[in-house]
Amino acid sequence: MTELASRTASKAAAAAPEIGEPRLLRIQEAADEVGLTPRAIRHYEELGLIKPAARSEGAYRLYDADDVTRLRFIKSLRDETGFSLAEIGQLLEDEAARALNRARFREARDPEERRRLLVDGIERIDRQVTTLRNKVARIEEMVAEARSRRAHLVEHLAALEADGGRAKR
Amino acid sequence: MTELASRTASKAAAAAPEIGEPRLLRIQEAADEVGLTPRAIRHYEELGLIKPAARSEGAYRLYDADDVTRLRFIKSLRDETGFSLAEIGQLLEDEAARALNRARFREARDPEERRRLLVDGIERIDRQVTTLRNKVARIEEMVAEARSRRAHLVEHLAALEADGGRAKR
DNA sequence: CCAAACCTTACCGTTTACGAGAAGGTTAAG
DNA sequence: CTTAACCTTCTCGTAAACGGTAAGGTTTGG
Repeated sequence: MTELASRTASKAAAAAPEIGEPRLLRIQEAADEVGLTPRAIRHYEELGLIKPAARSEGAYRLYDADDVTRLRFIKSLRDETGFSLAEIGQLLEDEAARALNRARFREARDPEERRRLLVDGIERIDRQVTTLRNKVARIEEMVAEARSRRAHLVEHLAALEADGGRAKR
Repeated sequence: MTELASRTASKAAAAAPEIGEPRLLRIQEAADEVGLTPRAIRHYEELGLIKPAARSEGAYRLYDADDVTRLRFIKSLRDETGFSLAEIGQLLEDEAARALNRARFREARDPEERRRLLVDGIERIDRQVTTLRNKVARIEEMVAEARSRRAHLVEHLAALEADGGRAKR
């Protein structure tokens, strides 16, 4: 289900807890949520991979749902793909641009403009998919190689068993 | 350094260049061959990932075709999968055992013994494949996620174009 | 209002995966 | 037999990706 609900206005208004204002998480809560450490999250911030939606009065980092999604994305890329954080940053640039596009989209009145934004978003996602698929393809190559070695053994095995265990070589 | 007797016996006769004796490469040559640096190769040796088939009189490392294959495998795993060298070591343990199996297989006369060795080899390859496939599966999950986001946008786009560019929302 | 529980920045430490010499031995060509 | 071009082991350095801890501010339940 892809219900990235449109959010109320901008997300930087920190203070007054309005009705239905989604909870902002502090760093430890966000970390627990996605399975990272606060230190790692700060590190990603230093590298420019993420920035908290807000800061409290006393400068505590406060993360919203989008941030958590982003953090999860970063963790997935880090854990599963083996991309460096720098490469992840590249992938995330497209992500950031998409976020910007969403905001513009909501304000765009001109259908042509909206179309442009949608197409741009699709293209960015396509680039992400292509990057991931390339990685998959290369790993699949290795799998194929392994399977051919396996086939070779299976062949030997079949020959052996066809003999009913009575051959010498 | 005296542990690879079985290996050494078959391929480490360094001196007399017999007929058809395949060339042994020194470290820089091997490195060029697979796209690594000598330093990296030595590093892999320190970690126990590879060991040269032989050493020259003056202790130069000498690599044979199998070594080169192994190095290529290491490089692939490192570059494409993002596995740590430690994890690669695990995958390679199965590889090493397979090499040993091959040697034993050639000497085994008992069909039952040969069958056992073949089955063992197949199981090891299967484990490698499983490891790789798991990684692929996780990356595919990310692809699927991206595609669902994409589908969402395409949907919007379709709605927009169905309007003939005349709607507001 | 106070203390425990969080958080901040800052900086040093660690692991991984090598890169870059230094000091000296080995090979292959001439 | 030289000597340039490799190679050896050793040690130190480095970049990436955090971990840990110090010194000090912030939040919040009681």
